[in-house]
Parts: sequence; structure tokens; C-alpha cells
Amino acid sequence: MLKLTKKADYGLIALKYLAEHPEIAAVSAKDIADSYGIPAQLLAKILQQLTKSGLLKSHAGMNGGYALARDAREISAYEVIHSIDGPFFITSCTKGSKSCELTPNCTIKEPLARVNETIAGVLRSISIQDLAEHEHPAVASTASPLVSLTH
Amino acid sequence: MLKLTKKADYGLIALKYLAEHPEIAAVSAKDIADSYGIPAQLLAKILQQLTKSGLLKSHAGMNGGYALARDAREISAYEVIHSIDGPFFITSCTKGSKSCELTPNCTIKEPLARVNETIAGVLRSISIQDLAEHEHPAVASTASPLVSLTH
DNA sequence: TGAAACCCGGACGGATTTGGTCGTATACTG
DNA sequence: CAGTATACGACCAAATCCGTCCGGGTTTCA
Repeated sequence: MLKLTKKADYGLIALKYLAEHPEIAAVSAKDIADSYGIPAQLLAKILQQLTKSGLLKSHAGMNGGYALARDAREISAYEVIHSIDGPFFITSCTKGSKSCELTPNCTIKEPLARVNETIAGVLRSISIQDLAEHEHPAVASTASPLVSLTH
Repeated sequence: MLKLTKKADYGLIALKYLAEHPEIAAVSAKDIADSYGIPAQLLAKILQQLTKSGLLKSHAGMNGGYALARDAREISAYEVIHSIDGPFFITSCTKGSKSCELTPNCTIKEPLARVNETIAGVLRSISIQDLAEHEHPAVASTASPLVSLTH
């Protein structure tokens, strides 16, 4: 259904939280989990994954926790989602190098791959900082021609 | 992981097939299924759903089958996906009217809802006809600022 | 030195979603 | 009436996803 997993949601929420509290040197997974009612152990694993991907820095021990590895402006939503949910493709049969095992003439994939690239571009253009500054900005323009399929 | 279901894929493939063969008055589900190695009964149900949504017209009996209800130019990928997979939302906790039961201050949703709208706009701008004309057009430009989150 | 607070990460079970099949009823054609 | 096709509900198997449990390390601090 073209939606993120809860893990990715949790990850974005957590990073947003960190971006909003730059004064705290390190925030524990439990603190964030409690703030939002997220299962603590689950969030812990998500943050571990984000650390492995280089988006966060962790610090063990008392008063330890996590902190953004880079400026919030330089962490994109794409990176977060990609780190947690893995590489995403609109087309369901895109695995490995083979395009389509069962359906050889699956020509639908090629145009959709470009849609996929567009979506990825949108997500890449959104930083954690953008998520943290959440007044009520103008509605995004969706009418512009985003993809040129017909050349 | 932000991908379509196989059902939606199958639906798009089938509609593309119909768009490519306008000379045939009605194509049976089995014919399309055999052409692509798709399970026939599964595809049948998908086409039934698309018929219920008004994208296809069905005709029972010998030499029956399915045909596009409108011009291929006026059926968008969005409609197909929406008909099969239901309304899609990037955010995982968007159900019903309640925004977020467990996490009241789930402010991440609002920016992502706009991303969602952008993606929907992209899919709305792509017609079945576009899918059928599948030469190798220029790569879509992904560098343009697609969403303005910060106002 | 040792306990508390924290990160790390594998293993596991339950819930949900998906993908696909089966069987039957119904509609149309010739 | 026989054959072909859609319509539709019930059902099952497989794959994810969500969340928990548990046994490790590591750092801080009294």
C-alpha cells in the first residue's frame, strides 16, 4: 500500500526529537520512547541501525544515549527510511539484477522506475531539520510536471 | 518498504496490455494472464475490482472479457493503484479520522502528508497511455525542488 | 570495585498482510 | 443446452512486521 513501516516512522520521529533538542548531548532511547509511547526496545534497535548507518552517534554508559552524527540539515528523510526499511522500489518485482524472472516482457517496470526515482528525489530533498520546523507552511505544489514520461 | 503490491503491478500490466491492443473488443483475463505468466484467477479478481471502480468494462460469455472504460489517456496510474491497494498513505499511523491514538504529539505526520500528496500527484499525472508508449525517453529530472516544506 | 544506566544484537512468537487457490453461482453466446 | 467467461466469497500458505525477551558489553559515578 505504498506506506512506510512503523519502524521508519519511529526513526523519523526520533531523529526529529533529537533535532529539536540540540542542547542535550545524548538522549537515551528510553527517553524518546517514553515521550511518544513507542516500545522502548523496538526503538532501541532502530536507533542502533541508524547508528550503524552513520546517521547517529551512540555513547554507552550512564548519561549516554544518541546524538545526530551530522547537522540536522544534512540528514535526509531518504537516508533514514533507506537505513531502516532498506532500498525501496515502487515495482514489487525488482530484486537483484534480474528484472523479472517470471514475466520476461514486464515493460511496466521501466516507466515506474522513473516514478520511483522521483519519489526518492522528493525524500532526499527533505531534511530532518525540515521536519523539526513544523509550522504550517504553504501547501506543496503538486500540479507541476514532475516526470516527463513521454519525453 | 514503500512499494506497490503485486496486485497493483498486475493491474497496471493488464491495463497497459489493453491499451496496447485497442483493436480487440474484449480480452479475457486468462489471455492476459497467460501472456505474462500471471496466475489467472488472481488477475481475474483484480480486473473485477477495476471494473467495480469503473476503470474497465466487462462482458461475460463467449468472446467476452474486459476493455478499458475510458481512453487510455484518461486513466491514471493513481486510479489503478488506489482501486486495488486502497488509499495509500506514507505515514503508517493514518487510519480513520484520528491522527494518532497512541502518540498524540506525532508531529512527523504533517510534513509527510505533503510528501504523500506529492507522490499522489506524480502518479495522477501518469496515464496508462504513458505506460504503453515505452520507448526510452529522457530521464526524469529529480533535482528540481519538488516540495517546499519550509514555506 | 561494583552497581546503575546505558548501548548492542540475536532469537523468538504473534499478528497482520499478501499472494494465490478452490468452488460455486451467474451471465452471455451460438 | 453446452461452452465460455465474469462475479464473488471462503480459504490457505507464505512472507512481513511488530514487539518482547534475554544475555551480552561499556561507561559513569559513588
